[in-house]
Amino acid sequence: MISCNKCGKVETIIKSGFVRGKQRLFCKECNLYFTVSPPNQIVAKKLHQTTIIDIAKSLGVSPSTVSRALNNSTEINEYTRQEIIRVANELDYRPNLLAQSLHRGDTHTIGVVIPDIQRPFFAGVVAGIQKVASEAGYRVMICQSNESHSTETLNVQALVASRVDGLLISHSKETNSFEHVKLQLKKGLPIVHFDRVCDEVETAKVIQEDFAGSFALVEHLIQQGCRRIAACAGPEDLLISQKRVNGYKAALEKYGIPIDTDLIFHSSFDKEDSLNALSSWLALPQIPDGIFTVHYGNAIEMMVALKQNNMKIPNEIALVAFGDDLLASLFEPSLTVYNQFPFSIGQEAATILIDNIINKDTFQPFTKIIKGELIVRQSSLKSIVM
Amino acid sequence: MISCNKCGKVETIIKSGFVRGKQRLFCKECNLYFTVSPPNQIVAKKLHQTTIIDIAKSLGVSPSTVSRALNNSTEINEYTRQEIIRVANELDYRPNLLAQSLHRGDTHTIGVVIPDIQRPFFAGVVAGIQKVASEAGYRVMICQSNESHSTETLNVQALVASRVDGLLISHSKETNSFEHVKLQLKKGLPIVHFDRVCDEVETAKVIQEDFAGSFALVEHLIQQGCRRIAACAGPEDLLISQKRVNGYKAALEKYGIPIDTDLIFHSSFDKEDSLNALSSWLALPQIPDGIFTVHYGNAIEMMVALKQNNMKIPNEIALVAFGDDLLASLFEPSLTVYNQFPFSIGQEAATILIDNIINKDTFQPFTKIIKGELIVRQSSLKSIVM
DNA sequence: TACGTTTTCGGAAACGTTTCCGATAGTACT
DNA sequence: AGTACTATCGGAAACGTTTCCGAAAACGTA
Repeated sequence: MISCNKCGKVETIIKSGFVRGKQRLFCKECNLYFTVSPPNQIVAKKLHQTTIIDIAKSLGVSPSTVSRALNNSTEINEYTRQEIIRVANELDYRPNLLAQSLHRGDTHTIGVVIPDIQRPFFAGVVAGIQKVASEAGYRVMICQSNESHSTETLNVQALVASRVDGLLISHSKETNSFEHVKLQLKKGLPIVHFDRVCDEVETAKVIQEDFAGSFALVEHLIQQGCRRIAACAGPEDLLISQKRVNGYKAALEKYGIPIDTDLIFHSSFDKEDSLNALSSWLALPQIPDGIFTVHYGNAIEMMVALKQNNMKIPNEIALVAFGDDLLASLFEPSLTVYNQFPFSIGQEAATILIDNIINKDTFQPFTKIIKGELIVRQSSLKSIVM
Repeated sequence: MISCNKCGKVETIIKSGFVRGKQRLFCKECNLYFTVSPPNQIVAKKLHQTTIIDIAKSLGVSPSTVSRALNNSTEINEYTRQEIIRVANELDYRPNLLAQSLHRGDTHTIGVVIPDIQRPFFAGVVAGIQKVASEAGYRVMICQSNESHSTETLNVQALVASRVDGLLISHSKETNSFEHVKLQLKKGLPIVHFDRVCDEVETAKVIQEDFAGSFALVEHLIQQGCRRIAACAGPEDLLISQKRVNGYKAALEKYGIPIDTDLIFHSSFDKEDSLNALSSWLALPQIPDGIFTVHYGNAIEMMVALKQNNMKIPNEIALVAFGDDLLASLFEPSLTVYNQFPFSIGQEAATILIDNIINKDTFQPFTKIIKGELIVRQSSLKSIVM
């Protein structure tokens, strides 16, 4: 029945076990092991993207020639090139970026890690990143940490596994160790921090004027006559939170206003937290006449509560906050803010990262500060609103 | 000086031109061409990620064995596996996803094309997509069309070039031909539409209740006593725009209210457009007593203008709109809307796409409707606001 | 001992591309 | 014709992984 693959004899064949479900045989004469395949599987026809080899076969040239034709090499005859390009178009050839990346060792992709894409600030940053990235021929891969340290770490690992050429990262609010970033940096991965940066790591950073912005906001409150100004800060670990609080303190100091720790509340940006802060302040023997908030959302939440309590804004309590948004301008009263220009931050961060990627060996990390803008609105303008 | 690479003789060598900058030589005796390299370039040390081969060498086994150990193959000795895993951890081995993808033929990545990430609706959808994608082990690549047909086409091509396993797309408002989608679909790429879908193409679709939602909004206006209701629609080409207008018309018909084409305005979602619509309506001999807007942003813009004109909302003019947002709830008066649940839309779309990817041959396209919710607020509630 | 079987491993192909290294033919100039 | 050179191409390696196929060795069993 079954004959040896080599000598063709049948009588010398003995069975010799199974291997991966297939009968294994042995020819004593030839000393040859072999297996027989079951009849014939129906092979699922895989959809085939045209490759460089298809083009080569179709023209009777070698793949290397096709590659040269498609890559503007000089080592090719002009006529051959035209022919190859013609066939390539006919077959709708698209280079396999995976193969290219594998060969080149880079992917032309940058990874972005942000806490939450649904926050207008980060959405703006991402839009800015995508603009300069696509103009520079880079793709963008975005991950959300959801403000969790562990998923942030996982995000970084996933992006590294995808072999991104560089990383843009704004840390989650609970991130207090930075080993995941240091490790990749040590391996030579270009990394640029923005917004929520980390001073422990030697990366380029793009930040807004956290100190100066807070200073301007609080100084504005003081100039409006506020003397007892509360601050709703972010998590204590967060660097931008510290900086903004420092700006707040510096403004108070400049005008000789004592710092009252009862008036500084560290929140986690949550609505609950900000309302807790507010009620704690309102329970004080002497309530504040101004509120500075590290995040504009908290200010809005407080204003909603204050309005329910029939407190007059800004006359009884004036409010200012970090970060602008349509909501801040349309809410009543409209909110005085320090606009951070998220789109610009994204643009700048991406520009620096791509520079870092391209000039990997000469690149020197530095910190770029994106200037913000104080936008005075009703929530703090006592002089106008009666 | 220079001797033949083969016979070692010097006297038989003649120069034979240059090739790529290097001196080319010829040995008459051996009939051998060869080149000499310039002294020795300093090779820029490339950073080296540990590969499966490094592990293999370090243990004296073959790469295939390492691969088996790392992929839970049964065809491997347990002790060998442990050793390999130990060394892999020591060397901090990370599989090269590019190589894996190239071999497997898929990337475990899905592409997303949206008009604008900065719009809260799409940010919510993206967040929903990323949630189910990451849970299913898929990465996400996002592109923005910026409401441009041509960049949308480029986006699709770029994602296909990156060999995404599937595509999630919501069309730009100016997209009126769908060849770019049809082409990829014909090639076998799984595609799922959401929000701004396209009826010409046979894909799975995830949509909100455009018709029913508009109907509910307009019916609510009618029940509040409005009899002359204007509609601010989107671009005429946009399918969701048409559906929402149809819902509007159907509601009017149900209550026997004649349809006045003067009251239907096709905008492009821009602020200017909506203000133009408003002023055209206010210039009519009989101004409307209710406004239905296809996009909540336009309703807000109109309310700002109406308040400046000292018009009473909702008593003189009531407003309702499609799509919810924090702004809609906090603006004064708060806006009655039909909430679309963007996060759910994203989740559902991603779920269906991944199903489509995994069961490519058995998958049957269908349309999933995500139920919305009418949220009645001040802008339309005449009974309460005096 | 002789044969059947299982376990475990290595070699090599394959994925699609680029690039190194030659090889050939032709040109140009002595 | 001899030499120097250019233009143009093919073959093969390389990127890192998985998997097919086969083979050696160990293990059972009669």
